[in-house]
Amino acid sequence: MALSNSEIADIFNQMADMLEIKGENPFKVRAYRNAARTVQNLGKSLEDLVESGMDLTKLPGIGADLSDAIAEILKTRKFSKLEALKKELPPGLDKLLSIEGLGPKRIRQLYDTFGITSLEELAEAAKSGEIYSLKGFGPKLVEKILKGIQLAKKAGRRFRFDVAKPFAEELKNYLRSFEGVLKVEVAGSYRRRKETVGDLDILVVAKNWEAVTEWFVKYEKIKEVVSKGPTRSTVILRNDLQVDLRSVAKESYGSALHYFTGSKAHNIKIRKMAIEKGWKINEYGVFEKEKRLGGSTEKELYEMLGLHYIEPELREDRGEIEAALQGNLPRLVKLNDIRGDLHIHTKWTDGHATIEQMAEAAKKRGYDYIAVTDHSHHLTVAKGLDEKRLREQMELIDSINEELEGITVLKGIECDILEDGTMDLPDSVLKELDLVIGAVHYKFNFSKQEQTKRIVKALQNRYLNILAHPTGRIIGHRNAYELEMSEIFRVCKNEGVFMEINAQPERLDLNDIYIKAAKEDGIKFCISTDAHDQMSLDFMEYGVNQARRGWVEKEDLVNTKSVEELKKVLKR
DNA sequence: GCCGTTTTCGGCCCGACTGTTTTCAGTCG
Repeated sequence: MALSNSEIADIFNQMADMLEIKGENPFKVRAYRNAARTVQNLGKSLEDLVESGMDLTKLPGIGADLSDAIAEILKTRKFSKLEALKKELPPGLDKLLSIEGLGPKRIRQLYDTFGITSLEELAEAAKSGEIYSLKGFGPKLVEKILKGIQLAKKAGRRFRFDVAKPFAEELKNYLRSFEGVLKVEVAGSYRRRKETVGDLDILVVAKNWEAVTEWFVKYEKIKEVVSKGPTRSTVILRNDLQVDLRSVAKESYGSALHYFTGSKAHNIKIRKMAIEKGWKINEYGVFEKEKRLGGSTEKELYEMLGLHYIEPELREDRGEIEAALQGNLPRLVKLNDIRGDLHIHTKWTDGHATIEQMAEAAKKRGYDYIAVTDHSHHLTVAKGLDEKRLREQMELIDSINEELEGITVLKGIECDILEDGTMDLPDSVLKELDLVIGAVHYKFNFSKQEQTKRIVKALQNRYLNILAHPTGRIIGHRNAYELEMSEIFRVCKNEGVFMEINAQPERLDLNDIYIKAAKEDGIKFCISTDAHDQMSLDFMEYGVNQARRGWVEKEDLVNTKSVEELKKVLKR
């Protein structure tokens, strides 16, 4: 079987690392990184695109050479240029790039002089002191490298958004409490609401910058101050989360916020547009030569370039700049557009609250409806419902609805999709429910073909309304199972099945890239919390974040509809 | 290696901080 998009992106990134260490043209290096990003963000498998005869050079950052490279990699699972480079330079060298303070130049120096190719050899050279004979290697740098080697063992760690959030909010309040601080905003991938963040980028506007920096580094949860300058400082918190603080003057706030929000790819494109107009954009504003033209707000910055305002969640260079030019930006869904939660568990299976308690909690959040969707009996660990217990629950819900005011409880099930693609409960009971969610809870390791066939068969069941957590991934723990996503999208569209955007912060499944691709294929979605208790209803926020990153508008969702409209679209 | 309402060649985002230097290279975001 051919390689997946992310495996191909890995090859291009490896290629970029190796070329960088070799000292190749930095723009060639960038070209490989850009191509890797394009491939990673695609949402459709390159294998399918190539098979359908698409001209890959139509993709941004892919030219004739890289198009051939992709064809070669798909065919042979290898890239001959990378293999050739590995013969020239040992493949372990790219691992050294993860060490803070070590870039391509120094790694090359270490390799050429001492033949260092691994963390172990590097540590040895540093400890023995021979490393000092190299130009530019002083005691501070060596200390940093030694520390970096320790850290490398747990490197690459990113924090889930929901894990980072309390730290971000607390730091924001801490900084706001300092006298003279006018504005504080957490920028970076946090502001773009990415599912994971590598660090927190905090921007402040204050009367006295220096004093704010001093106040910042005194924050009690700081383990280490990495750097400290007048406008920029970096610290590590006790949980290893890195926080960068940057301060700017009030008139630069918009440009600085834009710059520090990113993404990098988005910023580069914006700056290029400015260059075409003979201007320069940096974190202080928009300039013509030395003259400052503007940039005190993000809106102003965009308008100067002839663009509509672009929401932070869209700033990934996935077409948002082109859409902003044409005035075609999506009107992104907002949390208060959501009128109900369609995936909820109760004490009947593995939930912790009663149906009434969940309904009351949902009503407090302003919802018009919820769907009770407990597990079906195949999921024995969750005390899944068989037909008999499900019918009892349906009767109970009828009577609860008679009592309840201001909220409707819909009768549903999260029905297991069995390994042959049949449903875990008979059609005779499924058809009596208001909605049926289909979910895969076992046999994650099927081949791509088997898994796709299994789910396609389930989607063709005329009573299935929603495909739950469609790829099964758990962030940082379990990869998505192998699926022909474009085939799944096609069948969902044909059969009128909605795709769930599961709002559990460790799931967020579908992810942003697939959401956007599915939307382009005409799929409708629901954002659901999969709540097992009242508090978890608040996960809706994370689902909305992910949906917004996938360009979802209110009209793309079914749980923004009134209960009457919803019931209509649930009839297949 | 990519890309083109100035270009098929000659560009490719921009600045801060550190450490080791005597004016700046390397790294980072």
